[in-house]
Amino acid sequence: MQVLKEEIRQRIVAAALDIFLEKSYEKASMRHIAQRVGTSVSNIYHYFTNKEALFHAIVEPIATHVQRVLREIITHEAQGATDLVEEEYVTNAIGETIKAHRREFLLLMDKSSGTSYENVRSDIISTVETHIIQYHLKESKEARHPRNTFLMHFLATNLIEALVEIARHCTDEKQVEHSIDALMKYHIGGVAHLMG
Amino acid sequence: MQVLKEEIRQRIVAAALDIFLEKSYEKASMRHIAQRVGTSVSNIYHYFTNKEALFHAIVEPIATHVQRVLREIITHEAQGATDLVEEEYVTNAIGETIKAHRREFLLLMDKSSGTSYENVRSDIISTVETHIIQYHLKESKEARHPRNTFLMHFLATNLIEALVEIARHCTDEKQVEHSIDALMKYHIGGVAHLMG
Amino acid sequence: MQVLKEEIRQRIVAAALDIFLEKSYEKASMRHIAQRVGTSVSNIYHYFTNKEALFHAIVEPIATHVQRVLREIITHEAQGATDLVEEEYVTNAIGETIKAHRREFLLLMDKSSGTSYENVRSDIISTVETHIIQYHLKESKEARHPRNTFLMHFLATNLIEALVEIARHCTDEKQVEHSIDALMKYHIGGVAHLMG
Amino acid sequence: MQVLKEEIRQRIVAAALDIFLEKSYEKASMRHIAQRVGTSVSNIYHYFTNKEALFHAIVEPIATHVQRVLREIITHEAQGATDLVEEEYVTNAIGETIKAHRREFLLLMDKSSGTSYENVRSDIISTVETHIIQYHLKESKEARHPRNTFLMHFLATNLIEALVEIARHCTDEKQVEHSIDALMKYHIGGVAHLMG
DNA sequence: CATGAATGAGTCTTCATTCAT
DNA sequence: TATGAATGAAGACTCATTCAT
Repeated sequence: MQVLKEEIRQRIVAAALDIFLEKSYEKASMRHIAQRVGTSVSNIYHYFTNKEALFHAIVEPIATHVQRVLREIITHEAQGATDLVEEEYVTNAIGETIKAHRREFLLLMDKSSGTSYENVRSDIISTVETHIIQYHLKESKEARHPRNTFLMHFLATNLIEALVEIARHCTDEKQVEHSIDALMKYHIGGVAHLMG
Repeated sequence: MQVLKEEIRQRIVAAALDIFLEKSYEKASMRHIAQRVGTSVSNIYHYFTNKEALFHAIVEPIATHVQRVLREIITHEAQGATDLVEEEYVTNAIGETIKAHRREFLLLMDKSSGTSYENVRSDIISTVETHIIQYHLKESKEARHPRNTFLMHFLATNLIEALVEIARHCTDEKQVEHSIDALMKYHIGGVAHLMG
Repeated sequence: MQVLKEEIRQRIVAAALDIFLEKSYEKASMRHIAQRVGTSVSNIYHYFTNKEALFHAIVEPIATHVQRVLREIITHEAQGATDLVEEEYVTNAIGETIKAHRREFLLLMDKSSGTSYENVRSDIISTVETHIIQYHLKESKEARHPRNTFLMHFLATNLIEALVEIARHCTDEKQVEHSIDALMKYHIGGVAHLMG
Repeated sequence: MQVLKEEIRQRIVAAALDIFLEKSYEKASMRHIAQRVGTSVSNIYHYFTNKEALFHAIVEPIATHVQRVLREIITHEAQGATDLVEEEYVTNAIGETIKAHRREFLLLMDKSSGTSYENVRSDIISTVETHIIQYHLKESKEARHPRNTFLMHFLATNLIEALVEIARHCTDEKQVEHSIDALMKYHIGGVAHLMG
């Protein structure tokens, strides 16, 4: 009945991904995950030291990637490359991640409350927000107005949540690409109409 | 120290609203709520049969209102009055709710997981989505294309999540109004650019 | 079936004292304690936030008292009152504690590993050790010799462990007094023969 | 990399001795021991049927030796050779054991709770106690007094715990010898002063 | 000989809920 | 009306031990 270590590990990871997505990190129980795998709870602890370690194993690669993209944005900004191209750059970079690891990305962005990753989404939003401000401050007097501070936050949130929504529902790559394109069109047109 | 039954009830409701918002329904504990009120847990059960009943008491009026708005939309549609005005109508109706019961609305839309209201948000999105499809199918060939089915869902989601975000952050009525206006401008401009 | 709060609390404390003494803090389980009381584990958590809090409730008064005695020793020393009288003073002070709270003292000194009190015994020994050194350094050249450093530690340990042993076995006050007297005689005679 | 069976066994024993001493029998985990050896837990079970069997393997020789010494004491007593020389004999016999197997002795006497050896210490104390009574009953009226029954127990305890303390702290043979000498002087002087 | 796989009982703790006063 | 007492199920996690390879 001996099974190869790696195979079981993969099965645990797969089951955990399923259940974390269904229930979110905190509401998912180790017991539930174990049942899905068809093993005992303690056996999971044979492979992962922690519930959090198990989560980490699933989400870490994507988180690292996303964080790298964030760092790159900041670098670009420091280099003065702050225009609409930038916005596309960010969105597309995340788009790549979604295409490659849709479910893990979704887990990271939407079901990670209670883990060390729980702030990743708002960090990303902040970064994008800062970027949008930087960009529009150059062009629009309106944007500088204090009553519009929130608008920037709101635009950034909208953009990121739209990406999460895309990750939630677009199961094939074509659809992801098409949706991101549409999102960008929508966003650009929206901003133009709003700021113009 | 004799307190009117109704007053206590109100205080429980108020405390529960606070804590449900802070922690979400499932993570909020009855003990915590009782402490905030300054009463015993069992006394809360004197006023509300359930944790869920307590949640219900807070959220029901707004849920009913929102659901009525939804039903009205469907009615309007059946009557053929489906154009952009409609979209404004929905958004403004919800805007009114936000202005009047911002926190309750937020609770209903964003922290109700684990309760019987947990699907309200996606129900609303679906309704708005259907509406958008109906509306644009009349005008745009592009919209009819099957690859754009998801776009409608995505536009609806964006609209609703933006409203939730407004409810989350706009603490005074002026700000709510201003933000909803901006949202509508952004949305209309976006749709125009996207569909045009 | 309603029982007065204080009575149950006392019964929990009593049972916990029993079982902590039988098994030591770490080996005692809440389940075991609950069984002894004849209640559920969760009911104990109604009265005490923690296993450690339960332990604390039992041991805190004695620990405070013992620690006060320790502080007094240090004060006396600073005042130059370092002679045999001092040693008697310490021992007797602890003797009083033993007479008043024999089992709690024993718990504190011998079964507290795993709690915040686990160093109390060695702290006391260190204090007494320092005192013994201070005292004998005045009189004996032999005591100053480096190879005897350990002897001072060993004498202090002996003294304190003897007190613990007394606490373990002497069930009535007379016996405690008589035993402490004997201990002091034994100790004084021993030190005289050793150092002389 | 083929290692002789016996060598591995020795390494397991050595690691277990380390860890049992650090944490005591019950708090030490097989996992921890295996890590120290650099092998798997199940491999330890290849060499030792039990956690207890492993403990046994470490402690048995010393326990046997100590128990033999105890039996000899009883024999001597039966032969009427009960005087102070006897006391020295016992102490020195144990002293030899300490010098030869300090850590094993310490494990047996101080960290064996939870094993079949957990009563060895108190057995030894009882034996020594009986011996002391026998010896002093011959000489001192005072000793015969019932209120002094406990004193004998207490003297025996002191003697043995002092030896354990010596085992705990004296890392080289010279120090052991010197400390045991001091202990005997202290003890003899103490008894003289107490009984005289 | 060696080891990864697997388990079941046990640890502390939290929580919604019911009951008797 | 109000509240302390009480509970059972569930949570994460640890550990000694067995089994098959």
